Amino acid sequence: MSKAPALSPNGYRDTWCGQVLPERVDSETRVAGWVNRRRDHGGLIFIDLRDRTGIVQLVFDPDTSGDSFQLAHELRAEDVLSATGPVVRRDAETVNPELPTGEVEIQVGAAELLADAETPPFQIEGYAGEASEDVRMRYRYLDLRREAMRGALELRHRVTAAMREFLDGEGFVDVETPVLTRSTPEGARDFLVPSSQQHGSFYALPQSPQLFKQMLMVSGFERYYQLARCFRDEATRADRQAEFTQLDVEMSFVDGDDVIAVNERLLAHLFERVGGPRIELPMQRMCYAEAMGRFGTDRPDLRFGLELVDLSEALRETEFKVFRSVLEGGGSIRGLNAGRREVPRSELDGFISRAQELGAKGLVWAFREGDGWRSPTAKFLSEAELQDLNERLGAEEGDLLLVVADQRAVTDAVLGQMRLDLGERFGLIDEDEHRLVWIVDWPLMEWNAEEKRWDALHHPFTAPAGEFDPGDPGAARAQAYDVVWNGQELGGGSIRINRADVQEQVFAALGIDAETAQARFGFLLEALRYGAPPHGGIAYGVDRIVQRLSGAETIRDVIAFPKTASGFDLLTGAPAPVEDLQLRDLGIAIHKHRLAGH
RNA sequence: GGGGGCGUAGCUCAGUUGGUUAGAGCGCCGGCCUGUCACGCCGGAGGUCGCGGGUUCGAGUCCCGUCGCUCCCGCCA
Repeated sequence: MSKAPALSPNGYRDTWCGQVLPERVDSETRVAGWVNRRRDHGGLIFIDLRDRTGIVQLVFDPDTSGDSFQLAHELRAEDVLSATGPVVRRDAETVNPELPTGEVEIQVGAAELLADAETPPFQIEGYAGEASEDVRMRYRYLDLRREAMRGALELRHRVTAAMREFLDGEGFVDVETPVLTRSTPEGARDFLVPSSQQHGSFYALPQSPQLFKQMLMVSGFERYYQLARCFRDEATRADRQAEFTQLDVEMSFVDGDDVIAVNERLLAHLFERVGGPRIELPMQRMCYAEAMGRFGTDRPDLRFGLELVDLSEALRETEFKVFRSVLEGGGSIRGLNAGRREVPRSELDGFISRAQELGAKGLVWAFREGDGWRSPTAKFLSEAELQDLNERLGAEEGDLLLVVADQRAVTDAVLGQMRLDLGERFGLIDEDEHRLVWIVDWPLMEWNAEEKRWDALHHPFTAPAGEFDPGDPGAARAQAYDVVWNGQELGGGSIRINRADVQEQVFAALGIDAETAQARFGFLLEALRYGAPPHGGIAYGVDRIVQRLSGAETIRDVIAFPKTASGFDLLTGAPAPVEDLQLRDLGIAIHKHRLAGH
């Protein structure tokens, strides 16, 4: 239950429903809100009146309620009502211990119907079960009347308020950056906005304020933040929306340790304010290579084991063709010990399907039995190899072992995800435990085998550690850091390149030629030539932080007006067709024959 | 773009092997009821089984297509 803000008396209420407590007994009190439920006994009518703070019971009695008794009889769910009367203590046997206001009730003398309501499509509060999500989204304004949703949005407010409170106190300045900006074809697909002034030209909605905040550092703001709305025209997920909110932070004259230090204090302050886990500072740090090696991911959930083990050495000489060809092709054989588990064959088949879904060609499963394995694969491996594998996996009798052979990127992706699946499946995660870790010492670039080029692991503006050697981009380390909470990335950032010549070298290494770099990022390169201080920062996914703090299953439950998986707003009907005239103003030709074909 | 699940009354759902008039709970409407708080009791209304096509004597049920919701993969620097 949220705490009600201070409220001076006004025309419709003296106090909030949730604040009608025993200390108000005998005082004439006016409340206002929505009819949550009516219990009409004929000669006595009870109304549960609900506002943002809670519920209070109103009693209508023909002897004391006058004309409003007939009104009470006609009230229906979600009607808007203001009611006045003395707060009275309930008889002991009629106290409702379920309700914070359950020791008292209002003996209504007068009531005013402020607005009547159509029958809602679903019950707002009660035991009827939750409506399905599309119905909730179609009537989101009603869904938001539910305490769960109100609580989530109030938590969200407290999160952003705590962020502002901390950053304001540290001398950060909140600066707004444009929403209509320039398309940069890297990364996610941009949402485009056609220009009516320049037919054929488009604004893009920002995927992040990255370049603007860097230019603010050139401007000398030194410490900037913004709760910035960002947009990516990509498919949504349970934890992803096309439109989302970032806490964007940037600082000048700092190194990576400085940024991490401020942000650790920011997180500690935030969690202290909103009831999150207590953080011990300084937080744990783990280098990228270790995270990938032990957990197969750059955002490890450290609350449980099941760590990945490299088995390639044990199988260097193997006769098993599948393994041998992977090793000869430069791949790895990696596995994990899931512990002693009773798992039916059907579920093992499910593990194989899951591994294939995640990109593996197959999955070897085995149970340690004696010195060897009980496994369809056991017959292909020598006794010595099985013993060696058991030893490396720390396998004890009956332990379930999973092994994947493939290129390292695949083994890590598959086993890293299956480790999480298994952790959940076998109940290995203590929900009360919280592990925060900085992932540091990232590679600057990784080789994209498909496109045959180097890609930036963070983004192309991330500063390399030390001198950048354009001849060996793969060796470069990045001054980058991600903060990970229980396996979820909360935020990520880096020290940025503040020299135009280095930025040009990095662009070149990423396959962006000088002409293209000039066309797309010329304004940044130019700004960097006018005295750019060393600077760096971070960006947090606000929606995900609130989701995790609230325990919501999806990010949609912490966004007031979210969109569906296919990008629809079921409430307003967006996106929607527009008038031909609007398109003509924008210089966009509509191809009706093509639309008709759909 | 690909794969899985779902779509039946306002809401949440059941619906057998394809077979008579498609059901339940809640909600809604009417009546009764002075201590309920998921009030109770009596009565009633309410259905394009998402949409289109097909198979069949007969389709909520089987097949094809399509739309929507959702989860996952790809994607998300």
